[in-house]
Amino acid sequence: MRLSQFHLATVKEVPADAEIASHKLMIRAGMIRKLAAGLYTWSPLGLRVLRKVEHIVREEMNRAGAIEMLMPSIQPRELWEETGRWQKFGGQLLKIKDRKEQEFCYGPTAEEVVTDFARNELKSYKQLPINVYQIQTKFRDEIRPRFGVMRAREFLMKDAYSFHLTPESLGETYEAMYQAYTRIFTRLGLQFRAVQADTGAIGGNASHEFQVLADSGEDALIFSDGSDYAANIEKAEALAPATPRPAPAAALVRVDTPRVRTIEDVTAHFGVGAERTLKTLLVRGKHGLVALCLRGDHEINEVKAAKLAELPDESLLASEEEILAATGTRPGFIGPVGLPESIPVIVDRSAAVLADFICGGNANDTHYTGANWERDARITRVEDIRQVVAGDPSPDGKGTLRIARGIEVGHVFQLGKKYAQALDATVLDDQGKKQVMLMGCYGIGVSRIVAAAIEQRHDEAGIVWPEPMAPWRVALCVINPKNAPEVHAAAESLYNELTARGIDTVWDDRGLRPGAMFADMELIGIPHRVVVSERGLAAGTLEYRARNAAESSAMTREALFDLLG
RNA sequence: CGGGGUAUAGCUCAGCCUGGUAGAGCGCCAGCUUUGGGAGCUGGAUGUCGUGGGUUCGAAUCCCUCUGCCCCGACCA
Repeated sequence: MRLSQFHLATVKEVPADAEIASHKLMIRAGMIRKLAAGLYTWSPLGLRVLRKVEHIVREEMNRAGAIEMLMPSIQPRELWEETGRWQKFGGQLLKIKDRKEQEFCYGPTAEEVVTDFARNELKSYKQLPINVYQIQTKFRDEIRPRFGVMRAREFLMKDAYSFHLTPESLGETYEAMYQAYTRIFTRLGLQFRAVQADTGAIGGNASHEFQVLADSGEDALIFSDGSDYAANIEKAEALAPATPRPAPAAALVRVDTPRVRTIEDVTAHFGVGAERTLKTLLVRGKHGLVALCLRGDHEINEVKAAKLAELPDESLLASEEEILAATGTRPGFIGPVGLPESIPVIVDRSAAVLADFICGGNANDTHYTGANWERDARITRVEDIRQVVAGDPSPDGKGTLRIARGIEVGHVFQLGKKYAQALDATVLDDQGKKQVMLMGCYGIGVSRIVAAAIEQRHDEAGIVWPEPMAPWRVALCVINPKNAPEVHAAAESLYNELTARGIDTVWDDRGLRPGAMFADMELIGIPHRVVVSERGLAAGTLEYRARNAAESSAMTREALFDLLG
């Protein structure tokens, strides 16, 4: 590509709303332009990168036996009513009406459509298993779109869906997709990890997320230093402490504690560590309030809490009024001692082995010291409801846990019968009996990968693309070609040969000064730069510099071709 | 959805408090000079000051409405 024939539009200044490196750099490099909140135009430059990612994803999906198709992004309400997700998906579902006032949504995912396709197309177990996929624009009306294309409302996604007669078959395809994803992210040159994930609202059994490791990631990931255990923090189990609860040693004492409301206040006031204190959260359960007790230094894991029988899918903290009505005190002074019998007390495993702890007094401006379970406070049930922390033992019993941050770029699920059942997608088995199909689904955030890669690979000068994602592999820069016709001729000849060899090259023939040219090529992250100049011509060499190298080096044409393969 | 902020040139922003002819830098256009790390000089174009209303002789500026956008929060006991 001759750059003078392209549209490159780099900028020095960044809109004030760009916060993270990838967002800033994508704007500065001119890869994307914002149209509205969470809606972006991909410029010619950005699209080159997006297409490269898409190409690798497509190749590996095909290699893994998946079959490409394309479904509509506009989907009828009736289909979504069949699975109950018209309501359940909530505000993220963009709903629209046509001229006849018929309702549709812009698809945030395609389980409904693909299952409808499957129930019409698949009649026999002999057609199974089958794995179909598409690479298509999705829309989710995010509460807070941010970070550019990282969390956009409209985005490009690869979504695959497999159909099976048996769990074994589902397991095989799941494994094949897991391996395909591993190949995709490896080929893309990203540092990533597959972690166990919660199946969440989509449902199902096994689930793994593929996470690109980056400090700016929105997900917390848990790794064991003694095994290959890795999980999203939402999923990671906090084991029960190995040591049993000590016998009570202290007497229960009520202490006046005005203005001591937070765990921080309590530890400061009593001069003890937060791990000796208990915090009690009152949440709205299905039938009245529920108390959740945690050690003061631990945090609630909402995903785990939502699975408690007493709680709805999305639990909400009780309001100050509700708490006052139920306990007679304000938030900050709630504790398990003397709570009304009607409130179940769910105690976290770690909190359950505390003895002689400090907790709220269930009266304004008081706390208890020397509190003990059973003797002073009842336990309805002990559960794992907390977030794991660094240093916890690994759930597989090997090693201790560490925390890192990641960006979710892929997710594989075993859905089981959830959607097939709702939509009555069945085939006949070899006995001639109707069987509901089993399903798996497998997603990759294609556009998000672009941002995640930049997040992981950039420096002061700009983007440092992994070679397979770069808009071009080689940047050919010419110094002052106007002053010396032979310099221009040499550049043209080199460009022609590179192109003839199939090396994806951009020739910066815009006639800019060297500084501006180099700055642009570094900003847009081209992995290899070759400079043709009068100086080099005289010496019979070219000047080569890798994007991530500090210095340039002189080399011959032949050496350059060797290097670039 | 709650709280806060913001809206002025293509971009980043000043001007608003204290009402009186619309500004800077970058970018863009033209010319000259320059040519190995985002060049210099000269000249030039560009705005319904987000929308609608109100106050006023007069509103970018003060008041109200709506809308867009951004940030924070929605795990605190």
